[in-house]
Amino acid sequence: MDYNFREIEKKWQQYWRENKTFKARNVSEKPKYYVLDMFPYPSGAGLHVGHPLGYIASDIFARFKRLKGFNVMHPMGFDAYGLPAEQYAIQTGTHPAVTTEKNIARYREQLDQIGFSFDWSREVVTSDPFYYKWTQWTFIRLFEHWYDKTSDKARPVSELIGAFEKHGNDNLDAVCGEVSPFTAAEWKSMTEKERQQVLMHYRLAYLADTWVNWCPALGTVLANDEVKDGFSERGGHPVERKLMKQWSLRITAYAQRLLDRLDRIEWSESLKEVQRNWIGRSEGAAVFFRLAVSSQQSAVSRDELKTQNSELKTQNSELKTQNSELKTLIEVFTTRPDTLFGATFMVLAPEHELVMQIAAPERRPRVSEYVEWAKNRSERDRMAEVKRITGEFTGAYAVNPLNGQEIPIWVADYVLAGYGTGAIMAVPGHDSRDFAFARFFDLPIVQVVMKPGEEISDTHQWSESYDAKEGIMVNSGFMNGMQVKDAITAAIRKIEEMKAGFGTVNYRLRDAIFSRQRYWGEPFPIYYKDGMPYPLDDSQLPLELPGVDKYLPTETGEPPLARAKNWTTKEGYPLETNTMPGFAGSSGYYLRYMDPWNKDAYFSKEANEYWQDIDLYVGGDEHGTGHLIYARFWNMFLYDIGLVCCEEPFRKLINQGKIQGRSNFVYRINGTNTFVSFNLKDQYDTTALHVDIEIVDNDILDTEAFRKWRPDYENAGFILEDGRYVCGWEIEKMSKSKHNVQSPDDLIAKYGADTLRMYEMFLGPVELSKPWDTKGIEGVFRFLKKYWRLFYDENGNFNVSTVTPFRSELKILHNAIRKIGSDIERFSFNTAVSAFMICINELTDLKCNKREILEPLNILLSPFAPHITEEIWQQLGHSGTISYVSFPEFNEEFVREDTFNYPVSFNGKMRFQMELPVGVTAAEAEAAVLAASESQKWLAGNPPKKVVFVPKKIINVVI
RNA sequence: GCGGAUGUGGCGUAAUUGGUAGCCGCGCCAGACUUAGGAUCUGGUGCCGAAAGGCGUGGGGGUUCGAGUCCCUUCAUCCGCACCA
Repeated sequence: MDYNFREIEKKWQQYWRENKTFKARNVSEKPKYYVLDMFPYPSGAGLHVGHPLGYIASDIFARFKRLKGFNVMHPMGFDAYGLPAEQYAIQTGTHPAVTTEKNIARYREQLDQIGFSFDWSREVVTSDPFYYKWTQWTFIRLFEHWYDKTSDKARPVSELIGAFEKHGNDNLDAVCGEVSPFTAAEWKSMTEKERQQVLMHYRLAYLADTWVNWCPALGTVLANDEVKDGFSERGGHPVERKLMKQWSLRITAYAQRLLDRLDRIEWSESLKEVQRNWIGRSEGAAVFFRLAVSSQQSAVSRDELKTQNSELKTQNSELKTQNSELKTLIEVFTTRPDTLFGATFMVLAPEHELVMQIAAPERRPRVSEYVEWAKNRSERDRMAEVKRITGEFTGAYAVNPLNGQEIPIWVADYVLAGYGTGAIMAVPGHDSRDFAFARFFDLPIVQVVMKPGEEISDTHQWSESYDAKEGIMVNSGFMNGMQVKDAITAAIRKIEEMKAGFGTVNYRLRDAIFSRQRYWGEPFPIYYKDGMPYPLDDSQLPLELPGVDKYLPTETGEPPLARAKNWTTKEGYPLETNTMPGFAGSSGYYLRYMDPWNKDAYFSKEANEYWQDIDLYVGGDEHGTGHLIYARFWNMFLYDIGLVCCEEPFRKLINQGKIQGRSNFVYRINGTNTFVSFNLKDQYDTTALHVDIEIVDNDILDTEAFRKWRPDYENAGFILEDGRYVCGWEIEKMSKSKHNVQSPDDLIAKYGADTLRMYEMFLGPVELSKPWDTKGIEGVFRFLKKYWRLFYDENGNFNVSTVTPFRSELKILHNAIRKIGSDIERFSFNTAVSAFMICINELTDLKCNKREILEPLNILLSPFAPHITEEIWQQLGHSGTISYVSFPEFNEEFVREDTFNYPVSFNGKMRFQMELPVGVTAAEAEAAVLAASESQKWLAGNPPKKVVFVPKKIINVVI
């Protein structure tokens, strides 16, 4: 019998399905092992060969762990909410659920063909109400909690109310929005609505006016990680900035923990670095600059200032007193408080709330014009014109708290509203952006840091700022002569003494905007009463997505859900019309897999305590600033409220690389329908055109097929070289338009799933991106056929002997056991495949068909090629699946050697080899080498200066 | 600009972690079997050289008996962040 992969693979896939072979139980004596793949969004295009790469790696690992005696859970599901299905719905009117269901079926079919050991009984689909009930449930919990910095965890809002009733909001260290201080009495005198407004500043899921990334083409707001270079990641549409009332998640409360816990998890250094940068911690100081008296007089009115002033956020309780006095303070954040003496002006972001109020009356029109212009500039324009310096003087002055100097306050869009306080003290001498601004508007530049060993110089002569983080302070009063590092500490101490500021930490991380003005997402379990949002009762979950007549915003610009009939509670209160973003459902799906059938809870405590966390998570690194940070936050919150037992969900994470396409090109001579072969193309004026890789073999074009490929090529002419048309090639992204897509279905039809699995692993390390080389797959196919022939003779009869193996055969087997076992543990699947090839080549050379060798080998291979090994396992006389047998034990005994073939080198160059006993002494080895006839040529009669002998490594003769 | 990663045959890669550079596969070359070969099998294949031998891990320098591996420096490519104070 030949290796009939089609029949074998169908047979075993059916067997696994019927016998629920990979169903994991939540109770077991075995140790648990949870292997997870990032679940896919089921797109209409189906899978290409790049998608399963990570799934194959994790599947091999899952199967390996089963053989090693673990109770393995390896679930799969679908991230079903996504823009493509919705865009399609807008165009065609087809409900996104219909499209999604169809795509899921297609994905499922493709995945099944590859022979994954997924436990489909645990399948989670994010758009299924049975699942998203728990996404909504978690949202309500977020709404009902606030972040207490004292205990450094989330606590119920009910406790917060208790605290307010006792002490107002004093003595409370919470992560919150801008809240004025109030007493217990004041709290008690507030109306229900006022209380809700106050609480909203504390909730972990909160509604607030926020500057958002608004994408008009998609008609929705996007999260920061969904915007790339001013365009939407999905679809590539322009994105604008807009102030809108939005739900947000207070992920910033967790910034420090998200940063610190990175040290505890096994992720690649590069991915951790991406997260560190995204969180963007910087240490520095908050400094309060008083408005100069003259400026206060020019400002609108003292009353207005007072209001403004009392809303200023202070994080230091001592400062609160000062702040509520009648003085306008502008808070800036700086990482370099040491350079305070060099602050020669201040800059506010155009969106800064004080800009218009402090502007001098005569400057107000120009300031207002500038602010309008800057606010309406698109993200894209801002980015494209980073070098362009713009700004406007407000006419107001601020007082430097350290030296009493009055400095002009400017407004400029190089200061971002979203970072720090949206206001900076400009130190042009030591910050390149401030320097450029100062030069452009002719503002003074003062040197306050000096390079060690240099003199103070005239800043007028400077061509750039001195941005160094090291140096000696000058022109800085009490800090003169200090090192920068010490001066920072001294400056902070000083401003704290003066109550003009305090040391603090800032994060680049922003709260996650959680509303989308779209249809295809989880509805918020929220209704409005008196204009304030309230959560639905848990008993009313899930709040199911209603039907709508059109998947578009209403005529008045409300989100699509506003079209739904009776979109209210039973009592008639209106329900929220926004939906949740894509990352909502994927932030906690891995928890649901632990207990997906649970009707009464997200998951049971027992299930969570059994599975704990994910031992191995495999997915792409493009989720570094999105899913992987939201999910960590989500999990940390659930940890705080005692729902999950592990603070970090993904203990070990592997980023699989991408598989790039290998495109082929033909070269059309311009203005003709003639195509010239690759090596002759330089003689002509040509245009390179993508050609379908299906009609190219080994870079040789099938010219007949090419003529048939497209009507316009029917009469194409060719200029050949050596009678063939050679195509050019390039490595590019795999995409339909480049005609370089390899579908796994075609390859499985031609070579089988086992070959595809092994070839994808053979390409190179999983983490690396690499081009797909269609030709190479045949090497792996040959390998499996060769493997088959170890068990079957020339006549196709199963022929395995019970003869006792030779030592040489045992050595081959046990070397493979050791090598492959350790390779899998290290996720080095490419070297494992190559070790299999070596092993099979050697056994074929020995014509070994002995059961004692082949049976363990078959188990060894089963994680990689599950179908062929199941079949052979059965042929070997076993019943049932190979999936739960034991991984072969390595026995040192069989690989022990008596001699070692020493490379002998002269001055580090290997010249010949010499076989010596393993226990040889240095003196014996030296004598043997020097006596060898080959040595005479290299010694040329001279005695060696030295002989280095490293046991079982090398002998080096120095001459 | 900042951060991260990667540079080894024509191509994908390997190298027990400082010890024989190029394993395994593709491609290529030669041969066998065949009516045929885009099937199968066998052998060869880093570069230069007739050979002896020399040269070789992006470039330059260093440490070492010995460097793809460690150190310094430089270049290139890819990815992430980017007016982040």
